[in-house]
Amino acid sequence: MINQRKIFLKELQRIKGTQDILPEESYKWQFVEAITRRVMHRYHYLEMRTPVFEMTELFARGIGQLTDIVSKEMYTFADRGKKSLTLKPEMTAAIMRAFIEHKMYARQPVSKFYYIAPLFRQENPQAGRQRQFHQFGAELIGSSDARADAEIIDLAMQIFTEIGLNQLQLRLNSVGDADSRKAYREILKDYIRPRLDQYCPDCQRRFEDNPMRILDCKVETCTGLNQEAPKITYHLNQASQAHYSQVKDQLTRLGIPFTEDSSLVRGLDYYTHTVFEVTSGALGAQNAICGGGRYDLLAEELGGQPAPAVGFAAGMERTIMVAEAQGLSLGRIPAVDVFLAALGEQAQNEALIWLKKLRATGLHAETDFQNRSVKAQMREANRLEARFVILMGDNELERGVLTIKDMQQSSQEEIAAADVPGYLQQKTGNGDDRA
RNA sequence: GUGGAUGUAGCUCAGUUGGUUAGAGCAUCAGAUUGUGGCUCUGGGGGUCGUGGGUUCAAAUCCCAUCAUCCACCCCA
Repeated sequence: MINQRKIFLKELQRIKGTQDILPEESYKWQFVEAITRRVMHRYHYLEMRTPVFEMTELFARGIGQLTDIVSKEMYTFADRGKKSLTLKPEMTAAIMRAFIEHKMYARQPVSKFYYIAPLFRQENPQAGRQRQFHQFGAELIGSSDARADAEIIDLAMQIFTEIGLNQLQLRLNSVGDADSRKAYREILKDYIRPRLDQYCPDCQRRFEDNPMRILDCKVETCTGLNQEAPKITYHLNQASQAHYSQVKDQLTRLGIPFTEDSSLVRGLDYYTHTVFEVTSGALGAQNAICGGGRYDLLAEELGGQPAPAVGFAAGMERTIMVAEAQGLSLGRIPAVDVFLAALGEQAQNEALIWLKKLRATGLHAETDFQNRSVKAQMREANRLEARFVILMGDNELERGVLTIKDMQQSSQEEIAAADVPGYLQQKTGNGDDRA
């Protein structure tokens, strides 16, 4: 046995960056998920579930070969047929794949989906970052209208609001369409080139592959150098310019405050036009709770018909972290309405059928499974904060009654056995299936 | 992949310049009350001190390695 324990400790622990969500935590997840679904449905986004793994090629093409996610963070493995598969590192590419595969563009011009899903990235864990993490998000496919961008942002903010989060910052930027981006890229490189040697090694490496990411660098000397860098928003072509100002106009009409931030460059290659991020000061270094934007080129990139689209993704773990930092209560562990204390062999034989009867009325009913003393069972009932205890012993069984103790009042009375379910249902309010 | 901090009971933590049976609070179980919870009191169970090696008469304590966790970098939700 000692050896077994040793083996367990050394080899069978959960893997780095993963988490067991125990009952004392899972009810919070259920609470956040319930709000998410409720709001999504109200905005008429419908759920899409896709497999946890996909062809590796989907993400390589969708997210971009040069991104960190694809180049070093994916969980990739070969199946028996030697196909290269990958655990989803993000949801958008998977949703778009399903959208194309099921020819959903042919059903209606605009499709709206939401998801709540586990995702996998092989990074080193830290506050707010796990290797298996969870996101909820939404995608609106088929519209290039600025109102679609605005609805997506509104939807994300609405969910946070209904959860009760406050003091979130919404940062907004536009990375333009493909033409704007290409032109700006050269303008930016022209600015950086003469002072490239002053930038940090990471930025020097980014210069050729992804110069726009240099704007997002947090190294002090780099942020200093970037102060004077040309801003993309001044170098957008007319169409991009117009879209961006329409989005801002729509957000203003919706009363959603935002900050323009020309350094906001998201890490996935598929973004065009609008990009945004929602951050909270309540988090650590990983302060983004939600990110998103428009991705008009992704459908084509994946071999589908062109389809403009916009979406957001929010971190479940981070959302819950912010909520807890704010002291919000996120639901509660289901209460026990009635605890059945069975005394003696005969009563124990009756216990399960009685529980079943009570549960059928919607009551949350629990009993003891250890043949313990009345005292121990009462203690257990108290620990569970049971509202009522049914005492069932030979005494009661002989006379066809049950003793019902009200744990709050510390009073008890005998009730005819047949009347007990109705009696308790009435006493506890209704005995429906709450929480 | 890199850096820093931390690993002692289920949890939160004490443990002196190395010294003999490693402690506390909470939790848990039982008793005080042989069919009655909370409060109180009494008692019990539960630790190869992360793991492996080294130094020493003697290691939770010192040294080395290793693993894990946390935080940070990179990047992202």
